[in-house]
Amino acid sequence: MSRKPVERGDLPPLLAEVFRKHGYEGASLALISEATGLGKGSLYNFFPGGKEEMAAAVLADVDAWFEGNVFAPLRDKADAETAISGMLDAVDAYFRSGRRICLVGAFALDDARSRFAERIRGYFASWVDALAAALARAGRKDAAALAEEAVSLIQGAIVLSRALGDTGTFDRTIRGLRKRLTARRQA
Amino acid sequence: MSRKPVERGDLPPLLAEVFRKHGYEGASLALISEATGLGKGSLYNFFPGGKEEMAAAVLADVDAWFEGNVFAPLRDKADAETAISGMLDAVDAYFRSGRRICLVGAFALDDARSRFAERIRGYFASWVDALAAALARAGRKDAAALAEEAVSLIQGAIVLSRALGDTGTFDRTIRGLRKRLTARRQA
DNA sequence: GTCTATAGAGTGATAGAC
DNA sequence: GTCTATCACTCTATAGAC
Repeated sequence: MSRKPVERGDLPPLLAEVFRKHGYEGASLALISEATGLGKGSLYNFFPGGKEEMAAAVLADVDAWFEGNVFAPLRDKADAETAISGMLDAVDAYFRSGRRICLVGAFALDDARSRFAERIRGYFASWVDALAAALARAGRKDAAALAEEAVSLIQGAIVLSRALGDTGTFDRTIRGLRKRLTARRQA
Repeated sequence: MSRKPVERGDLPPLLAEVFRKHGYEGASLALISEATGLGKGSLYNFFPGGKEEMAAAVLADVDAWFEGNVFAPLRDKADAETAISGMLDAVDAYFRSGRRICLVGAFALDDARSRFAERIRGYFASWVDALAAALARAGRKDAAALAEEAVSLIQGAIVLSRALGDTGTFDRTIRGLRKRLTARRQA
């Protein structure tokens, strides 16, 4: 029986949705079990460290996605302008106009922060630094400050979009950033 | 005994700290009892609706503070420039350079949002509208968009400051906003 | 007596760990 | 599935104010 080849690697995206929806504390093993279709026994086989290890795996998975799809292109692409524009496309698709929250940002406000402080710090530091590098390549003088502001603005737009129940806020933010970050000339 | 005249009105600030620190789910009655020095009996006398009513009272308290100290001045002060500058002073003091989170913003990302959606929406709508009104009085053409962006930026700066463990991010954001929102001339 | 406030034992349900 | 701890919450008992 049971020829459903579930692997540990398949789980983080499913777990992520549970943590996004209910937060770290609110994500009970019962909900996780339901979302994954796995019994508690199986979950503890995959993640002996329990809930904390599950959340850590999710954060690592999210971090890896951003590293591959956002941070690395920002750092490495020859054409800085298209790299920045590509970041905005990826971010817009990933956060679905603010309907999907940033798990790392939510954990930063939560007391889950105490458990995962270094991962959370690393994620945002990589993002700001990668964007600053691209902006610098594009010839912006205020690259570091502008990068910090852009990442703040994206995080804040997720908060505001959800609070207002209006995806327009997020969409306007992305459009505004596209203009400001890829402006040809600038002080 | 027990001549400690505790009133219901004294509790929201104490409760707020517990919810800020642990989130809605993580704020257990045991923690709340410890933080307030009150037994469960007293807590349920003050808040028959239990934890949900406690959180609602906290949100109402926060909302009232912002209404009095931030939103109303933005709407009513004759001098729009000093009203905006006053908002930034109040926000900077309230959030303590990002060391203190915005409970309403945190709840917006949490699943506490489903319970308090209208209060959360109202808070941010009031903030954006009041700031837009002040910016319009100051003669800004893009008042609504600028207000939305400013509030997003403040929320995002709280996330980023905490994530990076660096109050500098929040401080730079406030300084940048002071410049941008009170610029004499502008398109 | 009534009312409000207190502390805390006790409830069933459910948590995460194993 | 089984474990214990803890959850939100109820309830009893008690106190002083009026």
